[in-house]
Amino acid sequence: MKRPIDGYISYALAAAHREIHNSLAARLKTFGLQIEAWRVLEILDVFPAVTMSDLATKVLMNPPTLTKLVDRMVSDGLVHRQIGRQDQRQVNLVLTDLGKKRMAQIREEVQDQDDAILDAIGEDNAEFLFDLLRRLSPPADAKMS
Amino acid sequence: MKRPIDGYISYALAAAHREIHNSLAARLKTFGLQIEAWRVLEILDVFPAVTMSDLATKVLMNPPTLTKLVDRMVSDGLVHRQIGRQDQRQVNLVLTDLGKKRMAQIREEVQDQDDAILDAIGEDNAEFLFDLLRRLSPPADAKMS
DNA sequence: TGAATTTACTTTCCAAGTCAACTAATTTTC
DNA sequence: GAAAATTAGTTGACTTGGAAAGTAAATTCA
Repeated sequence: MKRPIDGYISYALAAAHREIHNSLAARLKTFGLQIEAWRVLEILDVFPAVTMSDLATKVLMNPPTLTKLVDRMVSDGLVHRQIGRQDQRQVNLVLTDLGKKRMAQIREEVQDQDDAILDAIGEDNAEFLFDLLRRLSPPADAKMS
Repeated sequence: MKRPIDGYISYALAAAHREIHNSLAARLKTFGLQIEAWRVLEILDVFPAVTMSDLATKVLMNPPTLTKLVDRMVSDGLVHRQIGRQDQRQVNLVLTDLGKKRMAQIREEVQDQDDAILDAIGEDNAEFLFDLLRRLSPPADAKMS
């Protein structure tokens, strides 16, 4: 039978995501950086030796899309490529000074937005929301954070 | 200070969205239809006289993107355009028989996936999740459903 | 060890999305 | 009531994304 479209979890999730994504993208636009590029910087800060494929998973992108984003980030001087020492097929990215600087600036913005959301829904609810969202995300081993 | 990236609501939301979106897209691929096209069909069924701009809002797309999607849907024979009677700038879309048929088929798929999610997280939790997601979506009047 | 396979990443080609400008119909304002 | 402003939708130039094929290094295995 028929349901109103906003009664689907997939729709509600898409709507919320769109809202948050757009508002964050607008903030980062000032810095001329897209959200995914920020994620790359952030992940590199924590996992300096990550490979392209792992990075793709972590930043929620497909590998070819990531390759192209990295191309742009290289020409913007945010990172550079370094061929893997033990396995020459692998590529490791290295943050430049500019990359580190941008990351720090932008982290502020992202945290601001996140804090805003957090207190729009309340700390306790946020915990619960995280828990539910995690259950919807890759059932994988996700050895992150 | 630094947080793990999966500690951001915006990231958790993006991850969950990506997962759900990809799995639904894969289901609909069998029918050669993208998720947004399904939303269009679904909305038209409930609001037959909706304008392009209203439709764009409801299906979570920007107007130019919607125009192009509708172009494709017209050439696929799912809908056709009809100029507004009272306001000739407006466009109303009309479902074709094929469009109605596809909608019914696909509705099944979408509901299957939604039901799967629903019992993965539990009915009660789902209610709560809806509530939280709605708080993140457009603060607007949203006179839908 | 060397041919066959697998793996890591990139390229290519094409589809889809975006921003800003455009056309045409309606409203407003004077 | 006609010029100016607003609104609805589309178009065009450009950017980004995606599936599948391509390249080259590493691994398997016979």
